[in-house]
Amino acid sequence: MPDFKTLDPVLHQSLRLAVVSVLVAVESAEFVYLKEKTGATAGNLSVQIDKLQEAGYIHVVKDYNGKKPRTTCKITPNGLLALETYITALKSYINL
Amino acid sequence: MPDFKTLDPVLHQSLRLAVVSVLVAVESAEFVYLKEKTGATAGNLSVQIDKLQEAGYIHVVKDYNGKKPRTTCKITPNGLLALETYITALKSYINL
DNA sequence: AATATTTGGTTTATATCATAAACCAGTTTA
DNA sequence: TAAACTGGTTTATGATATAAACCAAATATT
Repeated sequence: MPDFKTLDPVLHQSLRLAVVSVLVAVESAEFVYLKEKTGATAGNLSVQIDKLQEAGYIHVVKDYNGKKPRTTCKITPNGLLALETYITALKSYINL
Repeated sequence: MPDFKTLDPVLHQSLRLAVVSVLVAVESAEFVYLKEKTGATAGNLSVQIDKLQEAGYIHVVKDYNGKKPRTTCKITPNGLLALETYITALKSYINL
C-alpha cells in the first residue's frame, strides 16, 4: 500500500495486542493475570497466547505453582520490536 | 475488556482504515484515487467501500464522468466520530 | 467416601472475514 | 472487427476469531 505501511497481522488483533500491551509493562505475567486484565475467555486467551508464541513475540513457560498449573508469559526482544514497528505503521494511517 | 476499550471491527481492518484515513483529509475521493492511494486491488476496495457504506461511515455516489463510471466517496459525521472513537480506544492499548 | 465444584487451562466447531480471481459492460485503440 | 483498457462488481477460498465443550487434578461439600 503506497501511502500506508503494512500492519503486522499478528498484532493487529485486539486480544493479542492487549496481551502484548500488558507484557511490555510487567517483567512477566501469568495466564490468570492476563485473563483478568484483558477480560478474555480462557479459550480465546489460550489460542492467542499460542499465536504470539509461534510468532516468536512472547516466551511461554508452563510449570506448577505447588499443585496448580501455571503458564507464565514474557515478551521477547522480537516482540518488543514488532510492537514498535506496528505502532510506527499505525501512524501512517492515523495521526496521533 | 476491563483495561482495554473495544476496537470497532469495521475500522480495525487495514484497507478500511486506510480509506477512512484518506477521506478525512480530502472533501471527497473517487474510487480510482482511493485505489492508487491505498494500493488495493479493485475487488478488495469495492468490497470494503461497501462495508464502510453499510456501517454508515461513508457516503457513496455512483454516476458518470462523461462516459466513464465514477464512484465518489465522502466521510459522514458518523464515520468521523467512529474514527475518533477508534483512535481513543487504540490509546488504551498502546501508549502513543 | 462419594460427589460436586473450582481451577487452570486446551481443543475444536462454527461462523465470519479478507482477498484475489474471475467476470462484466462499455469505450477506446489497432 | 478484434483486442485491450477502464472502472468497477461478484464470488470462491482459505484463513481467522471466538466461545462452547472438554479435560485432569485439586478442593470443598454431603
